[in-house]
Amino acid sequence: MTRLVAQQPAPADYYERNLDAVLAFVLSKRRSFFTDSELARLDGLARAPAGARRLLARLLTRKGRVFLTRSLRYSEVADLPGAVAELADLALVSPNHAVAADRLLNLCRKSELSTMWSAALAGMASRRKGELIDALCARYSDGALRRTMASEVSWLVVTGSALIERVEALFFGVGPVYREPWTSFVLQDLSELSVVKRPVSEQSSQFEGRLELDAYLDLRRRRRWLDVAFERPKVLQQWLRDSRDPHANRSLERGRSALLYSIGQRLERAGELRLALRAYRYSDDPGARERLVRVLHRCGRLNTCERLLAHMAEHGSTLAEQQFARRFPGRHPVGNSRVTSWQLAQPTPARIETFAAQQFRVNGALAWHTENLIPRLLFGLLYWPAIFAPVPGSFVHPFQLAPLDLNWPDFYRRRETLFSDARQNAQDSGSAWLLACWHKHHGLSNAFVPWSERVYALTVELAASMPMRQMLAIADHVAHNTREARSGFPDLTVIHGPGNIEFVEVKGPGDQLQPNQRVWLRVLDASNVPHRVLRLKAMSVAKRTARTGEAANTNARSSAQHA
DNA sequence: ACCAGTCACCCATAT
DNA sequence: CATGTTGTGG
DNA sequence: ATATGGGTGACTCCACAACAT
Ligand SMILES: [Mn+2]
Ligand SMILES: [Mn+2]
Repeated sequence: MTRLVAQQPAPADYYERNLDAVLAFVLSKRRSFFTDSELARLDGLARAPAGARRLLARLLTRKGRVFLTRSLRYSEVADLPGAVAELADLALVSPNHAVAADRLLNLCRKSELSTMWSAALAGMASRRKGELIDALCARYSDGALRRTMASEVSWLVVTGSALIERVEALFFGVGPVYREPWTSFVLQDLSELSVVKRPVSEQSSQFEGRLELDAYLDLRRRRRWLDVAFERPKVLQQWLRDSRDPHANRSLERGRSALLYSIGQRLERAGELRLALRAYRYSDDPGARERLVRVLHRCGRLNTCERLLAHMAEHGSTLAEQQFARRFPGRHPVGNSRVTSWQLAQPTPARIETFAAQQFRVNGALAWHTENLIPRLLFGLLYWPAIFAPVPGSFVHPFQLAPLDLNWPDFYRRRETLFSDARQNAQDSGSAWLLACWHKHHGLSNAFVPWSERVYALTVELAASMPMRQMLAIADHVAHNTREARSGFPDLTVIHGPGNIEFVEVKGPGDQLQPNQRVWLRVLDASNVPHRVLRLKAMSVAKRTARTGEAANTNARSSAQHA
């Protein structure tokens, strides 16, 4: 089979094969999420001529749902009109379909607009394309604009969006909005990684059935269209009412709480404090609870505030939430972490972590800018068998890189003996075990360990210089606090010499420790993992003026102190 | 990290 | 005409 | 002086062509 190579034409059947794989998956494993007529359409598509499947596969990788026909020239689709006709029969596309005129006009070149509406746009040649479109839409009806356009160009609209959205969600999961789901195939195929074939649950999906999936897609849509809804108070209030009650399904419940948190933030910013409080109160998001407390405090409702803080301090779902509840409205308590200050002898560098790492290297140390890679790496390598164990319901679609329940409260408990076994193995084997884990799992795609040369070099040095006790302290914190431990780890890994490792959080002038960073520093302190905070002090104005025109001096004078 | 989330930076304000 | 933005494609 | 906290924007794969400015 010919491989996919970047910048070279894909094999003729590449996109078609991808579409076929998706169809085969949903038609065999996810039938209950579709109506009979939807199943008939999917079945018809799976049996359609190659040209039709090839064209649809291409359309799905592109942005939007409306395309000019002239942009659909694909060498692997020999008979374009025939392919369009097949897809139109399945109600998946519609030629010259009536869609909003501005979307159509935007597909045309600016020069084409000027030609097609030469009279109306006379004298506007220097205006922006968007202004031309606005002018046309203001002057003519959508129908009139479409008729004029249709005399010059033809277009194709993907009308099967509802069905396609459902198929995509079941196969790819619900992905980030900035990436088209179908690029997952390309990214996998371009990398050297082998794709992991983990057993995907047969009947169990993330959702019980069609209704739950619909509810989830609806939540996603609402989050995406929040800006629009915010212009219409009635819609927003309806959304608030709809979202009042918790869901039994945890994915739905998380989506509901996230939506409420977003709504609350916007309401608060707009000064609608009463409604904002309502949104925050309905939400189960720790961030929403913090906003709730802050707004109540600002409104002078101190008793309610007190009660909430007492509850959060005891039952807060993250350590950061508990720490917040214990200090608010007071300041952060001073931590135990060692603090070192460097007086800069040059203007503050643009990338302070890179600068600090270089300084450590100048002094003979090994230094990497690693951030949250360290906890991810240690957790992923040392606890791989526990993380990827075939726990029922934890792997539900083919591109999943981590178990579905990773951030659920009982993630650890459901795998307790697996974690214990892995921990015992690590303790018995010592630091070199980390490297053994690398070789054992190398190449299998996952959410925690990037199998790059750079990370391999780091792993070698960690295995040589970091005591297993320290590795496990970090990995265990992740295992017990998966959601919270994904962020806030110090910027740099520094190995000053054999066995002399420390983690360094760099702070530029005016920057400060964030709550998630304080959580990690406390964990490192409690388990005696060497670490410190490095504050870069800005060069004084006088000095900066004096050295204008001098060559950059990268020397930094250090002065240590204890906090 | 299972689906937006992390991080540094800016700036006004509080202590 | 040079530069920036957007979309496509592997 | 330093801490706080609200807010913003870059980044998320990379190369390149077409188009807009
Ligand atoms: Mn950082
Ligand atoms: Mn930092």
